Parts: sequence; structure tokens; C-alpha cells
Amino acid sequence: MKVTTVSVVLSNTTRAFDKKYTYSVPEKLSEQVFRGCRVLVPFGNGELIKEGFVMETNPLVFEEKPITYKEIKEILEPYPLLTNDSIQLLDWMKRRYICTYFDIIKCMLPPGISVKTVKNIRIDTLNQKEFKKTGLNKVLSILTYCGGECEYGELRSLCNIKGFKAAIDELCQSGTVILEESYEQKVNAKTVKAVSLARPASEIVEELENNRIKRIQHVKVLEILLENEIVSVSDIQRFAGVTASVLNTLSKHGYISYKSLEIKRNPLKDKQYAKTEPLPPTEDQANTLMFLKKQLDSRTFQETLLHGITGSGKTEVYLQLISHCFELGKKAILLVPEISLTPQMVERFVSRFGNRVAVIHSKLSLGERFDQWKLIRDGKVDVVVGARSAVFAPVENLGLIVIDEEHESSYKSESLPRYNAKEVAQKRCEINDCLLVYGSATPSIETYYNTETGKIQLLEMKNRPKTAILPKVELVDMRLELENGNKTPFSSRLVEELQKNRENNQQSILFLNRRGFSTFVICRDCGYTMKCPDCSIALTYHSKTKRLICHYCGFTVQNPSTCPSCKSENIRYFGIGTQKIEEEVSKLITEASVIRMDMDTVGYKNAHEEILNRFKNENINIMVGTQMIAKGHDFPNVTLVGVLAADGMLNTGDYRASERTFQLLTQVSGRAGRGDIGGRVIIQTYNTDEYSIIAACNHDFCRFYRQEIMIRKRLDYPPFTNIAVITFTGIRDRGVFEASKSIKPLLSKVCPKDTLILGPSRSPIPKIASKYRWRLVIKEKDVELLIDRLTETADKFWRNNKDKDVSMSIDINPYNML
DNA sequence: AGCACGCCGACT
DNA sequence: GTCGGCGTGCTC
Repeated sequence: MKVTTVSVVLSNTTRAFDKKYTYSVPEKLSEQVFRGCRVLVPFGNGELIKEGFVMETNPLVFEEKPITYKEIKEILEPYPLLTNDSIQLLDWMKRRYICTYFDIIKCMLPPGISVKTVKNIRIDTLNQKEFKKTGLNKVLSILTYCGGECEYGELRSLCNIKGFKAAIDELCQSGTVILEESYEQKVNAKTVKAVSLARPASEIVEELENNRIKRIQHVKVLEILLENEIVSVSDIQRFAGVTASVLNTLSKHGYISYKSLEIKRNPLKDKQYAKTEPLPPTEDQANTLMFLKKQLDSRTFQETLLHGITGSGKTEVYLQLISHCFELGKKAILLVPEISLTPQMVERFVSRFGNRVAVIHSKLSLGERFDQWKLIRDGKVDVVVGARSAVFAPVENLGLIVIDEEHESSYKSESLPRYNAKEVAQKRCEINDCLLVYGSATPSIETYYNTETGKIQLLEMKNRPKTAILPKVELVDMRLELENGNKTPFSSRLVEELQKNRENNQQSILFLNRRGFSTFVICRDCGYTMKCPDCSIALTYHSKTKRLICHYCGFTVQNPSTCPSCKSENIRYFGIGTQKIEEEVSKLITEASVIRMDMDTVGYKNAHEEILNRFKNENINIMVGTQMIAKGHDFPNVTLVGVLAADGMLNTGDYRASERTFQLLTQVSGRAGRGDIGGRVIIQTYNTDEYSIIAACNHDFCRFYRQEIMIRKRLDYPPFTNIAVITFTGIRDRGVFEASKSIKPLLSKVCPKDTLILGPSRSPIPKIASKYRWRLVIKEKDVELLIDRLTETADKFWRNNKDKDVSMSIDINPYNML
């Protein structure tokens, strides 16, 4: 017997039934079905209609004994949504990130296109019969009561009878009722939900003027709508900094109404950028380019790290390399951290490549995202620029992926699927025989280590253009300041320089790392910080329980009243906020204008840009901020950068703490003296011996790397091992704990003896959104083994877990241990 | 997950 | 006898 079959994976599955299912293709559809097509298929006993994706097509299958498969119902698009290499990535990713096929497919498709299937049962009035069975009559009478038509599941619960399906089948057979199936797509990509004023503008103005509108969110929304007739819901949320519920309230009170808005097709179309030509490369750039072009020409899978100091012109190298890629008839993807997707950056690409570039970023509306996706899918663009998820761009004929600022943590997804875009890019390049280029001024330890093992090629760009000189860095010992009676967070040197800058009308940046929820404990006399005896990691002070806790193994002690090292009573819980700094500094430096940028002041998305622009354009004297000021952005008039507590980050309880400190200090320092005037950097610390701080002062990456890699080796941390975190969450603390405890023996049983399994312990943040969190931390050298054992254990847990309240997630090599 | 089936106790 | 609770197992 001759049948055309396809294997299909389904949407919205759990891991328990996330498999490839075989379906047969009806004759009339056999010409239209391709790998990657989205289809509708019947599934399960209830013949539920589900969305699925074709993984393979087997044009002709001869079966001795014909197995009858169910048939595909419909093919949703005339073209495959998934590309060939996406499909190849799927199997690898499902295994590596222990998730379902659909978790990954969701990343590969534009949002809002999934279909909802509806099954309706309708009485056929022309075909009424009498039935003996009470069940059938009950169904019919209830259906009549419902007006002759009802949704399948709803009718089942209304009837509440045994053998409901059999009854419906029989009624269908006899022609008394008709079963209808319909499918609807949530978003029509061309329109978007929008709001406009529901009352005359004059009335609104009057209400505003008479202070009748009491909430600032409402005022903001109405003011925007007074100036713009109709605004999309996502835009108004962004600009007014409000949530959807504020809009609902306003709509309920009759101020605004919902409409649907036709979206414009190309977000870049309105802007005209002058086309730029490639800049003549410097000698460094030319050498680098020559090497990279040769690699590209070979059309084989290769990885190269471009280690170029800040200002060495990496972006120009990318641009010209991508041009070369076009010449070979291939396409390219450039990944950047979300935060660097600034208008300036986008402009640079658009002005060089015109409409050959597609840009994907978080500010695009649903419709715009769909359009960008479709342009790429249709092969209308040759290069895609975007953040993490752009690694899945449906580019065919790929020749090159560039990952800029490869050390950035934003390449690791912290939500399901917990993928690392660097690993995915690697796999994708391997599949397509592509070149993969990592770029950074401060490479991650793992990547640099791989250049030593020979897995990754190393290219260095050591020279800055003549105009830019490295800033002078000065280290200030805050312990000495304290000895001299200075208890403020500002050293006398810093105050001096701030004052000088104020007088010369030059700008300064103060950087403070106030991370997270807790502070660490430090002895003000000897600089000793409390460490975990098992993990060599700083203990973190938790104010609620007044205890010190290790974020790795859960080790905990009461916080000491004297320093365990020098017995001094002068121990402090370190941690001071940016807000406090802002206040103090405006008192300290008379007549200085101060602006603050941190999580609290960038409430809505554009505020980020706005604060930076204000700082630049209004020539505000001092900007105080957290890490978000460290990234990108040139401020030509900034000549002084002050780092208030360089060791603040060292004590977050993460093995990457030193690495992060080095990267951050290097980046922050880079903010000083980007213009023609030389810059100064003042780094304050309680810990003047810390190698990461010293190396950052000397702009010496290699020295930092040498020391860090030694420590990683000695303490057995990545890249010498792999760390997995299994997190359990749920409303009931006890149940969550029990679940986490129950999995440990399961895991120990299948893991080799030397696999380290720590915990269960409370997560460093023990409760998020009223859900308790417990976790296990696992260290194992062999990743493949680790993946297999974790998968085995996790699937066992997911299959057998009775407590519906508890859920479990796994992250292998997470970026953030918190 | 969603659904149906199957096996038991308690009700007109 | 049968209605309805929940435990079990399957989904191409």
C-alpha cells in the first residue's frame, strides 16, 4: 500500500507527550506539504484539533501491513514557516535545554500567529429523529436549550453523562447533529489594538485643568491622546509608562475607547539615511579583515574571537566583513546586546546597507515584528541585526554570524527555553558551515579559554585611533579614608576632582553598584569579608532573617558581632543606594546639577534614552547611576568617572563576580575621556589587593585572565566543569521543599560518584511573587552526561509528580546564580 | 495537558 | 440497578 506520511510535532505539549507523530497526507494536500509547514491535525481520543509542524516528509512509504494513520486536516500556510536549519536546531535544542519542541518553535516565529481551534456542535433541524437511549435525548434537549448550538467541551460538562463522545458520534452518524470545526488566528498581523479619546477634547482639557483627574497615570495617558488622535496600546503603555489595566480603567470610565489601527509597514521607511561608504581601514582593521575574509572564503565552520580594545573600531570590521559575505552570495546575522540597539547603532547599519538590513528589537510592535520576520523569511534582506532571539532569524544561505560584546549576560535566556544564544549560534554555524565571530574588549573567561585550547581562533586589535587616549586610573583605599575620619561614601580625592570638574564645567559620572536585595558583611578595619567554608564564595547578609547565607550550598550562620579575623567590632553591612548618593552629592558639590539613572528612574522604556539625552544636551554636571550607564554611549564632555565601591560586585555570591567586576570597571572607565580632552577615573575600594580591580586599573586583560583562570581551575568552576541549577517553586513552602528533597536520591542514583550534588537549599531569593523557591546545585565535568542524567531524572519527576502546586525548572550553566 | 475509560461506593 | 467520584493510561 502506498501512503504519503509526515512526522509532526505539536504545539502546547508537555514533555510527556512531546514526540514526533506520524500522520498520513490526504491525496489533495500531498503536493502542498513541505518540511516546516504549519498544519492542523486531529489528536487524542477526543479528536481534538491541534496545531503542529511538519518535521519530515516521506513521499512514498510502502507498508506490508498498512498501518492506518490519522490524516492531516489542513495546511495553514502555502510556505514552510520553519527553515531547514531551524528544524535541524530543534532536536539539538530540545535535548540541550530540556524543553519541548514548541518552546523552541515559539522563539523562531513572530509572536501572535498561533491558532485557536474551536469545535462546535449544531442541531440539524432538517434531520430530527427519535432515540431510545436516554443519553442521546439528554444531549439533544440540552443542545436545544442552548439554542441549537454549543461548543464541544461546554456541552460535555453541561450534559455530564457517561459515554458523551459515543453519544455525539452516534448523533453525527444519524445526521441529527453536525460537528463544525473552525480555526482563528489571534493577531492579524496588519492591525494592532489602539486607543483614542471617547469624549470631546475640550471636556478632557477642562477636567484636567480642574484637577478632576487624580491619578498621574491617567493624566499622562490623556495628555498623550490629546496630542495624538489614535495611539497603539503598546505605544501608549510605553510612552505613558502605564500598564494595560490603567487603560482598562479609563475605558470603563468612558474617557477612552479601543480601536484597531492599521500599522505602517516599515519602521525605517520614514527616515532617510544618507548612504555611507566603507571607511578606509586602519592597519589593525585591515589585517583583521584580511584574516576574517579568508576564513569566510573557506566556507567551513570556524570560530574566531576578535579581541579589540574599546575604540579600536570593531563595528567597521563587522560592516566590511558582512559586505564581503554578500559578495560570496551569503547572508549574515549580527547579534548585539539589547541595550546596544540604540538608534545610532541601527542608523549605522541602515545607512551602510539600506534595505538589505532587517532590525529586530523589543520596541517593534507585533505587526512590525511579523513584517520583519516575513521579509527575512522571503529572502528579501541579506543581514539581520538584533538581540538574543535574532539568532533564530529565518535566514537561508547563512554565511556568517557575528556576536558583538560576546561577554554580555543578555545572550543567556533566563526564561524558558533557557538557551544561550552563543551556543545556538555555534550549532547553527556548524550546521551551515559558517564563520562565527565573537567580538569583545573584555572577553568572557570561557571564550578566551577556548582560544587557548585552539577551539577558537584569536585575533587582537590593540591600537586605538590617535585621538583617543586611555584614561588615567587612580585607586583609592577607602579603609584609609575611614582611618582619617571620613565616613561618607566619597573619598577626599573624588570630592576634589568632582569640584574641579564642576568649576571647569565638565561632566562627571558616578557609578555605584547597588545590586539586588541584600548586602554583604565586611570588616572596616581589616577588609575581611565572610566566606562560605565549603564554596569559597562570599556570604550574603539577609536583613530579614539577620543571617549570612551562601548562595551556592545554602550554608548559613548567624551574623557575627565581631570580625572573625581581627576581632574588631567595626563590621558593617555594606550597601548604599544610588538615591542616597544622589542626595549626598548635591549637598557636597555646591551648585552642581545632578541626574540619576537606575531601575527606579527608568520606569518606562524611553526614559532610558531621555535621561541620557538630557545629561548630554543640558550639560548636567553629574550623573549617578548603576550598571546601565556603563554600556555604550559616547559623552564627549565627560572627563571624570568615579566608581564608588568597586568591590561591591565581588560579594554577590557568584563565581563570576571577579569577571563581572573586571568587565564593568573596564567599561565604566571607558566612559571617561572619549572626546579630545583626556579622562580620569577614580576607583574607590575597600579591597585594594583584588586582582580584578588592579587589572582593570592597568587596562590589562591578559593579566586578569591568567589569575582568574587559575582560580577557576583550582576551585573547579566553569570552564573546567559545568554547573546546573534545578529550581523548585510553589505556593506551599513545605511541598516545594519536599519535592526538592525527593529528587536528590533519584539524581544521585543515576549520577557518577564524583558528581557534586549540593542542596536542597533555599534559593538566594527565597520567595518571588508569593512562590517559595528551593534548589539543588550540581557540578559535573561532562556536559553530555549531565544533560542525560538531568533529563532522565526530570522526566521521571514530571511524570510522577502529584503535587500540582510544585513546578520545576532546570538551567545548565546559568549566567546568574541568583 | 486533556480526555475517556474503568472500577468502586451511595443513592433514587 | 445507575450515578458520579477519582485513579490510570494514551495520544500517530
